Amino acid sequence: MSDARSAPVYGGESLLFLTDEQLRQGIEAMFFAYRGFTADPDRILAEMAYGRAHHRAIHFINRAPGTTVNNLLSILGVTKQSLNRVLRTLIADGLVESRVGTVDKRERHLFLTDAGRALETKLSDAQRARMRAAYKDAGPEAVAGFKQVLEAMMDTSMQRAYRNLKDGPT
Amino acid sequence: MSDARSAPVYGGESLLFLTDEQLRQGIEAMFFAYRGFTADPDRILAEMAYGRAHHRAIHFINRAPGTTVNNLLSILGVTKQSLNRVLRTLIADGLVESRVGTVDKRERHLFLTDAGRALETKLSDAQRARMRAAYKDAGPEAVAGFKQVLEAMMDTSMQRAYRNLKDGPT
DNA sequence: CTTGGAATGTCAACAAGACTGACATAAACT
DNA sequence: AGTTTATGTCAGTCTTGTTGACATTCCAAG
Repeated sequence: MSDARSAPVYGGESLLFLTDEQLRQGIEAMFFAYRGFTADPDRILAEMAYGRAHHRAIHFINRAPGTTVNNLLSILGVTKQSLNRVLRTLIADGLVESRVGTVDKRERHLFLTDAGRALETKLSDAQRARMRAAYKDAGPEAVAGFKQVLEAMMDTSMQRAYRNLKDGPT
Repeated sequence: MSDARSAPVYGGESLLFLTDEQLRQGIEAMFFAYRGFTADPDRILAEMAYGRAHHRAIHFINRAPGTTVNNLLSILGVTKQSLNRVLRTLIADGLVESRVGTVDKRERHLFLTDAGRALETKLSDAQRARMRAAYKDAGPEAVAGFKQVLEAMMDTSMQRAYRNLKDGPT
């Protein structure tokens, strides 16, 4: 292995950012950052016998009100049994409403109730606060790079889902 | 709320990158990207009755050979009982070696065996391949921003752990 | 030197949340 | 009428987190 600390030579393309050491740093950064990312909502959820799975469902129902169970399934990437357990408790607790579809009555369309929206806001606020601090700390250009790398890291099917949510369905 | 799509006005500091919409995109990007981030090693692990917890232990033992259980605990952020179960199977399977400390016999120092190192390499290679593709796609400046935001997102105690691993202990 | 507390690690039992597989129902499609 | 699709449910398993109880070792105060 050559000395990774020697001065980068630009002029062509410097590929020093692709060394195993750089990649490893990125891997560890993802690990530690994801912990921070979930820490604040997790604390709130723990107080009310909910978990991260409930948060995810609430988040995406809020983002796409009226979404079907199947659609939510493909975004969350879990089995219907797993999602169903979560939805059942959320509906029982009056945070989510499930309405039978009008055009296709097999489908269930999911909505947050007022109570659901209240919890969503509480969780979002906590998560956004940390995100905002990180963004502010790093500055707009770092944020652009951050998103670019994350998007490139997704599975292609998830890139589609992500862009759909971001820009609205085409 | 004012129109988030009006043209950014620079000259002062544009704070448009701190809108709730921008933050929400970052949150969703983290969610989807983390799934991609873990997907490849997860597939390998599933074939051998191991899970993500085993991967994490192996990764950090490889990074800091001879580390104590307690030290590993603080990096991984789980309880000692949880870590112990994972370590027990790794030791039983001959991937990790646990040596009683020489100065303090209460401590166990952890090392990867040859087989452990082989698995570490296999998992790392899979994860790095995706990381490398993402880095390459996004370019060096994006990568710098990526790391900057992730670091700012960590809990301060984890920032310390991360920098220690990155630069070596001071 | 002894004794009690702190540090370290192990074992057991339990819970959340993922999974698979099987099956039921209703609606839509052919 | 028969098949496919969307959803929900029951049962069982696995991973990985938790707490509680306990053993061993170290160290420091009496």
